[in-house]
Amino acid sequence: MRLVIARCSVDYIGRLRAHLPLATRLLMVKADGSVLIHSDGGSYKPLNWMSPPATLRVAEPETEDAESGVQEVWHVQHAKSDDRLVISIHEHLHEYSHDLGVDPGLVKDGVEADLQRLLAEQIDRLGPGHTLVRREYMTAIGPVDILARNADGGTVAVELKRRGDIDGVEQLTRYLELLNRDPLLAPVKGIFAAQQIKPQARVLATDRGIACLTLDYDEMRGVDDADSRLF
Amino acid sequence: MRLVIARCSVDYIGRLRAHLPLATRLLMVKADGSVLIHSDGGSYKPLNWMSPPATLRVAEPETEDAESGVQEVWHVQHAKSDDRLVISIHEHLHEYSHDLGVDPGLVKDGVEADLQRLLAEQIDRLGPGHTLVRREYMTAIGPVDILARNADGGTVAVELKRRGDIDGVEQLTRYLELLNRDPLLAPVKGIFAAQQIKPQARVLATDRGIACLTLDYDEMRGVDDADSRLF
DNA sequence: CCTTGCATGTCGCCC
DNA sequence: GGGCGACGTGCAAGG
Repeated sequence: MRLVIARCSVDYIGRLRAHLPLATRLLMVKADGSVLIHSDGGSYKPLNWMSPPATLRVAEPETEDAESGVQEVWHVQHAKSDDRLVISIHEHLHEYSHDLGVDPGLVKDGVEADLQRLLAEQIDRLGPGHTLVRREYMTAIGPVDILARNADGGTVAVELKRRGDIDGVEQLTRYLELLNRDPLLAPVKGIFAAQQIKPQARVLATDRGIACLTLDYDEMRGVDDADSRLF
Repeated sequence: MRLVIARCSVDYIGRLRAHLPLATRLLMVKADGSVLIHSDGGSYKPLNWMSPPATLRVAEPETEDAESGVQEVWHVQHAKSDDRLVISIHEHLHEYSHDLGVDPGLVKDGVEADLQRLLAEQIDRLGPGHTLVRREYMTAIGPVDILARNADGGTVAVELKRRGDIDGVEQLTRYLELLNRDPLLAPVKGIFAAQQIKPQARVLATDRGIACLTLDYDEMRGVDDADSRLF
């Protein structure tokens, strides 16, 4: 990894055009050729960047640019598209390189899979008398998060989200359309379950006869912990 | 901005839990307290991070950690939530600080808003005789990008995307469904306009009686520039 | 301040 | 390589 602090201006031309006026920034060149341009604020997203794989070519400035103070020009070219980044360096303030090696990578714990497991274990949160058929019920267009039966023996399809928005309702609608073509399952009711459900999603779901269920993750985990304590 | 190259392990606890095993990485501490942990590959997303505003507290390692080689522990605490990052530093390999100042920020050209403005100005690209009703026409389920009338006085709803995908067609379909319930507007025709339209999206749109329109942004901007030159 | 929808989204999975 | 779904999504604009 190569780190450069420089006064520079930057132009990106590719999926759109973007320009950064002259200022002091951090340029990070990674081993795979990707380049990140960071300021001293904002979140983790750089001001501008080039995704890997890319190649960096350093050139002398055009006469006009040289006269306006450009010392060197970095041409960063994406290997597979015609996206490119042009970095005009006016002043080189610091330079450092270090070989970091390959990273062992991130280990995550506690994502949506947990919510799904908890709801499957506490299936009566769908309503009294519900029984679990199975999680990740496969269909031709993808897996239904949870398939269950209600007290009357009717089939219920559950789409589970951490944050419930319109896309999730569309997703569940597609599943319901498909499942309702199966005479062994039809009629299939839909339940849209999420920790938080956006108003527009709730309107759309209700309009389509899909029930909404807000889940309290902490409460569900609490029940799970209480269950675990029995062993 | 403070840059540190260090052998470290990292733990994040907040909306989920995540762990990075011991390896050599770049730690970037920004002026607003945010921290980024980068490896020498991947795209612009760090392996782990803390968003601003946050505070960094450096502590001595617990006895047990010290015995396993930890020299110092960074506690990065988010100011508004209880998200936190714990960075256990085993070896400090490089350190550099530089005040970058405030960045003037990125200037973008070619995002959806630009495309929408140009299409509204050049509304006859929808076909001869079209007139603009308004941009961002509000409905209960969200704003229709452009509402227009065609030569026959019929209403036309336009969904605009930089890249036309299936979900864009779904979005327009929802708007059309809703708009067609309004007797003052019905029947409403749909036009799916994008710089690039994916084959599957085109098929779906056509199947639903929605017209597809491919937009040439450079050409549209060229017309705009030509107009501007008149003044 | 909260909600909403775009993003050069990125990332990982499966086909 | 494309489609699909999740993300600690981030981010800005608008009510």
